[in-house]
Amino acid sequence: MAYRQTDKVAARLADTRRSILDAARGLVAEGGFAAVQMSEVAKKAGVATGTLYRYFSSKEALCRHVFREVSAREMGKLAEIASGDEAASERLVKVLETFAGRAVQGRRLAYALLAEPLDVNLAEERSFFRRTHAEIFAGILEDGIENGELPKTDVRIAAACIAGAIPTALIGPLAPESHELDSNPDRVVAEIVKFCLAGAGIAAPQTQQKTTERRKTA
Amino acid sequence: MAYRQTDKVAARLADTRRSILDAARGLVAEGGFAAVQMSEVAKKAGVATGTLYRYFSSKEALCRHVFREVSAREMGKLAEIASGDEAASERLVKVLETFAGRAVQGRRLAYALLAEPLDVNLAEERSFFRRTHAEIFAGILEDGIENGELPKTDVRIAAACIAGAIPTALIGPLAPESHELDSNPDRVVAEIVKFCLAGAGIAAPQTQQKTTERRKTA
DNA sequence: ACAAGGAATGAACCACGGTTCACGTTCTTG
DNA sequence: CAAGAACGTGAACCGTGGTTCATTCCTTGT
Repeated sequence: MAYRQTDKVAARLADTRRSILDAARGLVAEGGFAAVQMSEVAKKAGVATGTLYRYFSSKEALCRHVFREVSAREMGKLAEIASGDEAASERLVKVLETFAGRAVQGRRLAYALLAEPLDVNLAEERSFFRRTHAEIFAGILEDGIENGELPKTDVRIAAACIAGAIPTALIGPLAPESHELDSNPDRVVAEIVKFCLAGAGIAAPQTQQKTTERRKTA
Repeated sequence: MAYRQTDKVAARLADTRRSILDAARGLVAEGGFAAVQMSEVAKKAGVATGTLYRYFSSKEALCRHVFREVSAREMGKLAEIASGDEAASERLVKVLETFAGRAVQGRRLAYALLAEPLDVNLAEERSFFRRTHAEIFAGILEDGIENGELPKTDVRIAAACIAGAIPTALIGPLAPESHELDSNPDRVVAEIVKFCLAGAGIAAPQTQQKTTERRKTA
């Protein structure tokens, strides 16, 4: 008999898989999921198109993997902050600033994850992603309400409002001009966060003024 | 010479055009723009597919017309309220309630207009639609700030937040269950509006709506 | 070195749905 | 009523891009 996969081969396969995922992620970051064409992925990864199908059963499967990888990282960061032991309002501020901040700085990717038109299969993936966000927000809000930091409200609804407001205000047609976001990201983020905090019942502290500075809230 | 279109014919043509638009609108209301297939439109309108192209140069053009017709009606209603002469905060409440209220009751259509994945051509149309919303909101906010009703804020950003929060909280994966929206639309709308008003700096009053109770927060 | 597979290849295939167009029908006018 | 023009028809066409598969290239164990 002959042939049993050896470690070296397994490693090479893993490498190829990685480079396929990387190639796909790159395309997503450049032009969203719409820009992912199997032939392009293959070219970028340095393999033939047929090879892609040895690693992923379909384009959809590949895209789903990419979506998960990227979104998991983002959710992880937020979840970590959310599980901290500061006061709820403190954690809320941090989570919102992180969420918004990362979205501005990686706008194209954020667009793909949050706003880009995509088909049902991936839309499911996105639903999960967004729901997780909302849950993170809702959890913090609940904490804050329980211990009296925040006024009573329907946390699911407030969380959904936040999860809608931030992306809309940062990416897509209602967002400020790109150069504004580039030259003044902190101000925009601060303003959006202020809106959300106020919506949730936290009065705005009056620190954030011109630029360059970031408040620490109360 | 021979033939010049007669009134009767013109009327028939107009009828056909109407029925095509209605058929397309119907499909959109049922399943979003994704469900619009030329062959289906033709069947529903009672004409042949080729006929569609005598009235609209392409599927895209047809969809654009449908989008405009529907969205124009919505924007009109909001614009009318916005141009009233009540106090800014009053108008804001009305506009938000109308916006949210209509979105809940025509959820499928609202989804198509506001949230459904659609391709670039229609996305442009949507951008216009949403931008107009935001401008309406922003205009009212500006009024309110000018005469001191509202605290100073970046109105464009606040408007974008509102324009993002409402649809997200009402339609799509973060919205309450459909039966909740059916059985209790007013409560949900009120809650969302409350969030947005608070975000804009209006403390929640305990005015409108019937259900049980409303908290007043601080 | 060689046989026995696994892995990689990329051109060909195919489904899908928008669009076209050659033809038949209906309308207008002389 | 005949001629000409517009209107209506729907089966065929076509571009796109994901997917397949016969073939070639490599790897493994004797």
